[in-house]
Amino acid sequence: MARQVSESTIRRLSLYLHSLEELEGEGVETVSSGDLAQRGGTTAAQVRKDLSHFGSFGKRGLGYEVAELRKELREILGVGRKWQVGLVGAGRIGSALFEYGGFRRWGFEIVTVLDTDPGKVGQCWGGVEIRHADELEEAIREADVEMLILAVPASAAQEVLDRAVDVGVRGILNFAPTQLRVPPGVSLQDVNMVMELEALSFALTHDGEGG
Amino acid sequence: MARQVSESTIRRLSLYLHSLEELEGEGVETVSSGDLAQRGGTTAAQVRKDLSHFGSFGKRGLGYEVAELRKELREILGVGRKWQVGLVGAGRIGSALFEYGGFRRWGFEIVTVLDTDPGKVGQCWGGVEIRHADELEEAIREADVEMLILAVPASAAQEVLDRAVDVGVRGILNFAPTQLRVPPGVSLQDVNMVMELEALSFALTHDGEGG
DNA sequence: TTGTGTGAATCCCTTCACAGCG
DNA sequence: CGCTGTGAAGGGATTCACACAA
Repeated sequence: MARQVSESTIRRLSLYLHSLEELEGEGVETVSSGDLAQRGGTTAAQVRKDLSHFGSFGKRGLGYEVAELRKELREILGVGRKWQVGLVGAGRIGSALFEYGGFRRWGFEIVTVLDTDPGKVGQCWGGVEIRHADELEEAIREADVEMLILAVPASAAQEVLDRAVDVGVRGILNFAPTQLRVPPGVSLQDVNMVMELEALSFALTHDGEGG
Repeated sequence: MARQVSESTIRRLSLYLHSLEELEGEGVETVSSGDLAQRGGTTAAQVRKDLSHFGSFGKRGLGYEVAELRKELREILGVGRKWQVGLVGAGRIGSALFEYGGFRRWGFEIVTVLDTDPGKVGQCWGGVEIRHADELEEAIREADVEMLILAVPASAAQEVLDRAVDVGVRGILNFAPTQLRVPPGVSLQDVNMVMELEALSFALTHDGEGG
């Protein structure tokens, strides 16, 4: 079962999974690759090719069983379980992320929150006590954290990352607007809102030009 | 000057621009494609190829002048000006985005905020009054909004988008976890934090497998 | 000599087209 | 028939390699 698939394939698999959850909620029992494609903004062939990297989940002439394909996709994406997530940075973005219910609903539980602000350390957010970032290593070990959300200033991000990786964290979701370095075996996802707006700016600026 | 460049090229151009701003802050006057590549996590050839779509900005044997290339990139990305941005949704994510200073610093100014919550409408955020989402069209027209940040529930996103597009908005940054449809000529960027975590989940799950 | 700009080669992803199964 | 699964074809993007300019 191939694991060497592209970033874009993985992104699309997520989309398919989310579509399937919706479909299940609507009581739909079967989908074709064409249906899924439409919901995900892609093509039927693409859907089939994406899935083919991991197995054969459909029935020829019929399509895919929603419940079954959903289960398979959850397995493939590794979300058929809970993930313990740590959050570093209890500022604006950090608190917005913490209070966003979507993570928990999809199996990502924020089990520890860290910050350096003495005014925040000791506070409790829905049962999770904010600890001082100095205790990063203990917090990660005690809560079995496997992924870390970095919502700290750019200047602090690399140091926090390095320390977290040293105690076993292998997945980083970075909101700091800076290019971080990760050792091999560690995955990094960047979310940079300014860059998204710049992409819009580019599109709007060059819109209507050059045929 | 080619405008038909890939999403990834644009993303990298943003990265180069941000690196150049840093370099300028450090007082560096000249960079080579190799230097830029290292900062952006890419290759020297890639940097040169990316830039070549828009012109020749370097000097053979010397590299690029930081100040000049920065100016060119700002022009290319269309960020050599201010952009008027509207924000719909004054909840957790909306307020975090509003209070994030990075946007303004890069020329994206949030000039209007809209929400449906009567408890929020009428409040003032740093000089911007929160208006009721019913007044979307007027607000967009009055403030000359060209881009819209959607920080509303998934169920409301498409309707808000359609209304905004009807009054001329051509760029949408969407935080709602749903697949939106935009007419031709309108650009859409999605930010889906759950999907980012799922990408990490995939990587961690299949890490170390299959050589 | 150094490092850009760029055709050529390569690689990878998407799309096509159809055999095959229900 | 209808729709999947998949080799083959096609198209884009990255990498290579080198002519050229400072």
